[in-house]
Amino acid sequence: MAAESRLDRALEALRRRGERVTEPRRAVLEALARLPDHPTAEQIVGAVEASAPAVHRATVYRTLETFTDLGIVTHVHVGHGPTNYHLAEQHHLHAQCQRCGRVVDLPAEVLDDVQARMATLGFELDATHVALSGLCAQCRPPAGDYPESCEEEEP
Amino acid sequence: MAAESRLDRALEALRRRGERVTEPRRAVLEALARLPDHPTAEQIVGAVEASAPAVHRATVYRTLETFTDLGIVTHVHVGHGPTNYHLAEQHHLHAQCQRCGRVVDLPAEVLDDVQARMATLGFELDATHVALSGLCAQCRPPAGDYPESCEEEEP
DNA sequence: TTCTATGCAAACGATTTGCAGGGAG
DNA sequence: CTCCCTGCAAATCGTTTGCATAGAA
Repeated sequence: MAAESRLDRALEALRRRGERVTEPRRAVLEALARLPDHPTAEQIVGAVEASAPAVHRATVYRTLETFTDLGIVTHVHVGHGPTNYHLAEQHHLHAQCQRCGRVVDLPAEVLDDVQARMATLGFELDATHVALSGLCAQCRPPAGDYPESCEEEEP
Repeated sequence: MAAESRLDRALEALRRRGERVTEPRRAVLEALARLPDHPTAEQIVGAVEASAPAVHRATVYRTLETFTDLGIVTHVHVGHGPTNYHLAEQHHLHAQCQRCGRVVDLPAEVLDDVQARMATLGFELDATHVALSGLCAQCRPPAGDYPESCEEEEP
C-alpha cells in the first residue's frame, strides 16, 4: 500500500464529509502517511515543519483531534510518554517496552477472548486505545541474565 | 484487611530495607492505606496536606517514586489522565472507562492467556502497568441507544 | 460572502529538577 | 556527625484555549 494512495484516500474521506481541505491538513495527512511507526504529535509537527513551516503546533494538535473525530486517525496511549497517532486504516494492537520505549504492533485478535470475557462483565473493551506494557525481546533479561543492548530511543 | 495493618506492614518494609522513616513518608503511606480506589499523585498530595501541611508536592512525587523502586507501591497508567497509585499488596488489573473516567478492578488472571501468547512472541507482558480502555456498564450505549447517566468524575 | 480553520501567545496540568538546609540514623 | 530526605522555586513536557484573522467553499 503506497503512502500516496493512503494520502489520497484520506483526503477523499475528508471531502466526502464536507470538511475543508487546507494546507495544514494536507501536510498532517502526508506526514501520517509517510512517517514510519506511530509518530507522536510532536514528531508530526516536526515532519510538517519541513513541507509547511508556517503550520503551528496547535494546528497540528487540533487537526489530529478533528481527524480522530472523523475516524480518519486513531491514537494510542502508551504508559508513559506522549500519545501516538496513525491513520485509522490498519486495525491492530500495540505493546510498548517499558525499558526502551519501542512500540510493537500486535495482531488485532490477541485480545478477542479478553474482550468477550469483559463483555460478559458489562465492560466494552476498546483494545486499540491503549498499548499493553512489558519488556520486548531485546530488553527482556535472557534467562536470569542482565538486560543487554536495548538502547533508549530518541536521545 | 485493616488500613492500619497495611500501613504498619509498609513501614516495616521500609525499615527492613534500611530506608529512613520520615514524616512525609509516613503520611504518604497513610494516605495510600486510607484512600479508596487508586488515588492520583495529586489526590495523595491533598490527603497528605490534611495530616502534614508542610509536606511539599515534589516530596510526594519523589516519595512515590522511591516506594515504587522499593516495590512497596505500584502505579497504573490510564489512557488519558494522571497516573494512579496503590500499595503493591493487591495484584489486580485495571480498566478505565473512556467516558466517565472511572477505573474498575479486574481479576488478575484475565490476561493470563494473552501473557502466555505474547511470551511466545518474546514479549514479557506486565499486565498491571497500564489500564485497559473501553466503556463501563453505565456508559455503554444500551443496545443502540444513547449513553445515559454516567457522570464525569471530579467536576 | 460566510463561517470554519488557522496562527499566535498564553495558560494549563502533571511532573521533574537544582539547590541549600534539616533531620534520621 | 554524616548523608539522605526535604522544602522551595523554577523549569520542563505535552497539550489546550481565547482571540482575531485568513482563506476554503
